[in-house]
Formats: sequence, structure tokens, C-alpha cells
Amino acid sequence: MRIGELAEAAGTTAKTLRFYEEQGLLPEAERTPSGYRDYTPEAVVRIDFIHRGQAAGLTLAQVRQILDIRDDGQAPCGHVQDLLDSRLADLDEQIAQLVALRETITQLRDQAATVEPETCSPDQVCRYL
Amino acid sequence: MRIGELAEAAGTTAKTLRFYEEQGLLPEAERTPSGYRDYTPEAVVRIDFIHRGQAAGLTLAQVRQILDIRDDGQAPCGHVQDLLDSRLADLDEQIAQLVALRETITQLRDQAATVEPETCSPDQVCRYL
DNA sequence: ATGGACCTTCCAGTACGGGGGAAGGTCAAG
DNA sequence: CTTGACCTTCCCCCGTACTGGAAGGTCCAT
Repeated sequence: MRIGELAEAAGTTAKTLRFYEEQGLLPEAERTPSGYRDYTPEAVVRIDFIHRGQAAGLTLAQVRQILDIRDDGQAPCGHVQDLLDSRLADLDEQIAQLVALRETITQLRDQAATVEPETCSPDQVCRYL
Repeated sequence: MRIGELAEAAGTTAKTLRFYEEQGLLPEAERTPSGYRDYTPEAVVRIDFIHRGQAAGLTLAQVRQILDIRDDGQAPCGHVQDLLDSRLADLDEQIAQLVALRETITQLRDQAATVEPETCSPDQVCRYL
């Protein structure tokens, strides 16, 4: 199948598939005599996997690591666990930071809502920040 | 004071200050006869404000909006309130998404932790994803 | 043979907040 | 008078995951 068909079957664009190939996520495709990329239908499975990895918050570089291990004939289970664990730790930290930021902003906004604007002194930029 | 001194006093780098000037966050500095930027110590106040804005999760473009209003002689209070409100709404959505993602990943990792790696079939990339 | 839909490569740009480094000018100390 | 630290402008680079577009080749139907 041609790149456009594959893209539609996998729910993405031809442009993105060329990008994935360039990034090493897809193997270099076979070519027809005229130079068109020629894919087997199984390529959809790999692209779906990439999408699932992204849905799990992995970067393309991380998905590629898993794919490389698998392409090497090994089971990437251990590495996948590590990646998920570290993603989880990052996520916890990220969430904590956002919650703290939320707290800070809530306070700032509450101040901004109660103080009279007229009392702002002209020599500072903004009393709320 | 020269740009390096100001940078150190404000806890940033000369490079960043030139960048801020270019982005309109700092007014164009006075120059010495030889072309060096020459700042008054009050410049630190403005840079601190920029840092507080960033700490509140505002982008430099948003901080610049506030600064522009203030530089225009007005009190930016209303605009600051709007910015904080909208930042708060974004934050809530962002947190909700991360929490949902955390849930997904937790489930994936729990599966990855309980299944025997040996039972992975070689025809799929990874059974956990 | 011609039109349109598809494909190819390559180059550039998006948003964000800077950083790196070159080529050259300036200033103060020794 | 030279050395070293600082300054100037300039342009390109980082990561992330693409997207847009130009210039040209191919395939199929009419």
C-alpha cells in the first residue's frame, strides 16, 4: 500500500509517516520501481503502537527505544516498566507543581479581586504580582 | 550599572536581559559613550516583576502586556485579574488531564508488573502498551 | 495528451525561552 | 603596553512533534 493509504488506515498523515521514518520509528519502506514507498498492512500495527505509547505520555524518543529493543529480537518488558515508572514519577512531580501554582494564583487572584484599584501606587508595576 | 552587574543583581544572565529588551519587556537601555548599556538600579525591580509573573505561570508575552499597560500610565489590575483567571482555568484543565494520564499509566504499569515476560508473544511489540 | 490526485525530496517555520559562539570594541590593572 | 574581563552585534542552535509549501515525478482515467 502507498503512504497515503497507510496514513488513512492508521489515522495519521503521510507527512507524519515520513517524519516517523526519518526519526527511526518506522523502518525504511520498500520502494516501487518509480520510487514510491510501498508498505505491507502490518505497518498499521506499528503505528498504532506508536500512538498508544504517545497516549501513555511517552515521547517519540522513548517509543523508539522500545521499538529498537523489540526490533533487536528482545522483549522490551523491563524497559517499558522502567519507562512507565519514571513517567509516573515525573507526572507526580508535575501535578504537584501545578497544584502548588494553582494555589499561588488563586491567592493572587483573590487579592486582585478585593483590593481597590485606585489604591495602587504608581511606582510599582502591579501590587498583585 | 552595566548589563553583567544588573544580571547578577537580578539573578539572571546578560544574554537573557538582551533577549528581554528585544522582546519589549525591558525598555531600551541608556548607553555610555562607548555603547555599553547603562542601567539604573531600579531595573532590578522590573526584572523581579518579570520573574514573579513567570513564577505565576504567565508567559513572557503576558507579562509584557501587563508591563505595557503600566508603562502607558494605567493600572493593569483588571487585565491582571483576567490573565490570572484564564491561567487558573488552563491550569485546572491541565491538572485534570495529567491526573487522567496518571491513572492510565498506573494501570499499564500494574499490568506490566504482574504478567510474566516469558509469555510475551514475539509478534506484538509489547503487550502492555 | 491532459488533468488531477498522488507521490518524491528538501527547506523552512511553528511556540517557548533562551543558550552558544564568532568577530570585534572597551576598560582597568599591572 | 598588554592582558583579561567585560561589552557589542550577529546569526544559528536546543527540544518537541510535527506542518506548510515549492518544485518536480508518476499514475490513471478520459
